[in-house]
Amino acid sequence: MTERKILHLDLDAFFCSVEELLDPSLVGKPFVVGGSPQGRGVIVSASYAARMYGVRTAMPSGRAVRLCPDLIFVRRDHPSYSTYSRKVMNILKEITPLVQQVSVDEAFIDVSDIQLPIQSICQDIQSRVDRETKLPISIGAGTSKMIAKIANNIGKSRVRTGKAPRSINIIPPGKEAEFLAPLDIQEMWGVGPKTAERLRSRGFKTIGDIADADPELLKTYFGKFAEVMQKRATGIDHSEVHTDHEAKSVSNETTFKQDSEDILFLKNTLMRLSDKVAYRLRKDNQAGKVVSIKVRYSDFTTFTRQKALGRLTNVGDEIFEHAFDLLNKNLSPGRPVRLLGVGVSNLEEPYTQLELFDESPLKKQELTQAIDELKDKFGKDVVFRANKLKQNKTN
DNA sequence: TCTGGGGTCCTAGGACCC
DNA sequence: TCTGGGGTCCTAGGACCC
Repeated sequence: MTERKILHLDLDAFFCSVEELLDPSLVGKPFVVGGSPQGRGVIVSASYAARMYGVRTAMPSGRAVRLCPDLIFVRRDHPSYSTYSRKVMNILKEITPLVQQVSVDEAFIDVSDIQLPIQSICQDIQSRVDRETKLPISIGAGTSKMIAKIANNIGKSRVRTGKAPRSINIIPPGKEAEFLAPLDIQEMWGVGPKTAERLRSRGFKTIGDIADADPELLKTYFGKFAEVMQKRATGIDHSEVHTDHEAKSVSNETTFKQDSEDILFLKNTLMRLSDKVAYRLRKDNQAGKVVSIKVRYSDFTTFTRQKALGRLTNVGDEIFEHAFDLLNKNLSPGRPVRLLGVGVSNLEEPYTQLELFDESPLKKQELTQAIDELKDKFGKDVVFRANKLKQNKTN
């Protein structure tokens, strides 16, 4: 068996890099994409100049401003990010069909069959992405997805210049364990803050500590996960680059500008979210069997409730009906709500259009289709419900 | 200046059936 | 009357990732 050659590619500060292309006056400045510090926003992407101040992704915007008072806030422009993302992914797909897109700005590719030195494959991709999109991209390479991904993270983190790293970090075959051993446990795949804390409290500091641990002892601490963890710590990862990706669930949630216990407001929000989810399902030619809601109170305690329908749906009214039922049955009165979410899971491709609208009149199907066409043409906000209109007027 | 939004996977308990 | 497992589906929560 020959060694696999896997690359992990990650666009540097992707949203910020796109914003710099759209508005070159931002280049080199400390700026972020994310919610305004007046509201309840967090940082979604921070420019490398902003990172020099300690500003980080997922940090509350207010805290970011305290770290960097001159921080510039830019609103999100998802359509542009999608366009640039597609351009980059298409370049990768021209190099090999074995592309696994992980998120808008990240992908694994399997280049085992390309008979070139790995260094030149990486350099070619990086300069081609730069030439065709002007976007900085960093690459990690190794014999598995895990090694490529961790290599990329480490490669990027070594560059602290206030500019995009555009790093390339290659781990040669056979050097995996050696590469991993000195790294902090939280660099491991599947080890987040909680598991890292549990590991630290038992004296594990580096990935090497986990590799060297007594398997039985590790098992008493972490159960089934111990074996996987120890294999990974020694550099073993056989997971493949998956080119087919099917969504398992679709959801939308929103955090209010102000907490609310107004049931009418909550009901309208639930309806809007249900319509959004339903529209996205229909766009993907999907329908789901399970409807769920998510509620977060002002003290941040959060609960979810779900219900199996026993049939498929991608109709807003139907999703809303079940979502509202779940809300009614589970909401504690008098507790202000901060966040509301609606989701649909157990997705399948609906067999026929008619079954979708099971027992509902054909007219309704025609109406939904007409509305979808309007939304496609004029944007998602062009069609909204009459009762929402009423509420907006009275408020 | 508290803490977004969209996901995936895993665990564990209870119901129900054989 | 008491007492088993195994399998599957459903539900809730938690950890993790970008």
